[in-house]
Amino acid sequence: MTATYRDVKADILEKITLGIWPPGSTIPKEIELAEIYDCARATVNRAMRELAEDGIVERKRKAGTKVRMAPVRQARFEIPIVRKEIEDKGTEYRYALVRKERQQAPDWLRARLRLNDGGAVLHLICMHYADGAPYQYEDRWINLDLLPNAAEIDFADTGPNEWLVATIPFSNAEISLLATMADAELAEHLGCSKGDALFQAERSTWWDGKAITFVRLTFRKGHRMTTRY
Amino acid sequence: MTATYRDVKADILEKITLGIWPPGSTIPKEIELAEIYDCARATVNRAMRELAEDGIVERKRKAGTKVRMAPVRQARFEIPIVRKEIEDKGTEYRYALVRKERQQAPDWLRARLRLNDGGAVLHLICMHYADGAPYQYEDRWINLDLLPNAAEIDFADTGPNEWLVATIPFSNAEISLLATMADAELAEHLGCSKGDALFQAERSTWWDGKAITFVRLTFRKGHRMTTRY
DNA sequence: TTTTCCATTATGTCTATATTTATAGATTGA
DNA sequence: TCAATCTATAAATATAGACATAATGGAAAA
Repeated sequence: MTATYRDVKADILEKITLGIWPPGSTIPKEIELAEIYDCARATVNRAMRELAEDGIVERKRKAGTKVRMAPVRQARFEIPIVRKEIEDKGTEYRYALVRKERQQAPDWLRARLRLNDGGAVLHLICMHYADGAPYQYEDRWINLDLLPNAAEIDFADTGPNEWLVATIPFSNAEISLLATMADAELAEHLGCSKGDALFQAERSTWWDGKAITFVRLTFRKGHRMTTRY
Repeated sequence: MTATYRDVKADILEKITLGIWPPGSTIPKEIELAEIYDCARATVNRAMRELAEDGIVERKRKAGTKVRMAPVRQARFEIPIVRKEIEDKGTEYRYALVRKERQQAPDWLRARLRLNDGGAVLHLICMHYADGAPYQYEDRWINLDLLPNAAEIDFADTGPNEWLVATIPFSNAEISLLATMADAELAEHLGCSKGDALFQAERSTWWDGKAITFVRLTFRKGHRMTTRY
């Protein structure tokens, strides 16, 4: 009989969507809601906290809880490992190392990774295929000052991404999504025409404030990143 | 002295990042952690629940909590209202209605919005400018069967998005991000060349299972969507 | 009048305990 | 041997009560 936090959350959400509590209005305080739904304040609190996390309401101590004027629409995109992404679609995954080269970090990379001291980096070009067709072109740079043993790894069989996630369990990252025009190299590897519009993701990764890796992932022509919310 | 759920979360996360609890390993059960940190089980529970929400650990009843082999990296992108996005950058926002037309829903739109009965739609083309320069081209379709009063609105001064969020407080949506080549129309409005690679977002929106609107947003050349996690 | 300070108050968090629920693993039966 | 069923267990959720924290609005002081 007594309401669960899900019930409370659902009911409040319904009141908001139906316009009973319009944007900008103040929702009754937790104690009152606890009485209304005949549950503990902690239960109401959890429901309200989740609604706040979802960007539907805004909470402030003393001020109370208000329905957001414009709900902060935030889409969550999962960034899976390519192999998993391909295999989850039921297609066969294949990986190939195109190029591997040890070199000094170019200026643009130093800026991107906020590196002060110019260091050695490992530059890798890899391809990922789904059912034999090109799926993703990976242009990766690994900071050898931080991960010197990366130079010893032979990335012929498994991609650098898989090695990295196994080596550095968790890290901070910055992702950018953008559109780019295919140059000759991309066109050749991804099997499209030069000048085609391609979807690209760039990711810079740090661990404990130190730059680990920068990667530019270019997807095959027509790729979409989709999510629901 | 006793640990807060933040302390517990931070400490567990540190143990994971330092490799003390490597991917795949099982974390001590909640009761044990509560003893270790000298706090209540609910405090540990909140810390662990958040770690699970963040995709760092995986929890299962009876089986315990395990460190994920590959942390599910999920990036959250906020989808703000264009006006807010532009104004938050400190640039001046300007809006213009390019075209407004009532028509029958074309087949591709019916498929996209999962409409059974062919209905009337309002087709709008709008432009959003930042400091006078083209910023975003909006190609919007509004379901007039569900929102008949949309036909009466004069979208000359404010964009349809702002009217929609004010009219429908909350809704479900599906977003796709992709790259596209500029056609003549896009090139002209966005001030770029035909064939340029442009970043595009498509959003379909439903309320209570009924399609409200479909919008295709094309950003100016070079636009990036960026987030940290 | 303006600024500083404080009481009030709503949310944030924690504790200790209880109940519910899912499930891994053991047991049982065909 | 294999599937159905049971059982012990760990997480999931709920609760009452308490204290912590931050922000508001007004009172007091300059």
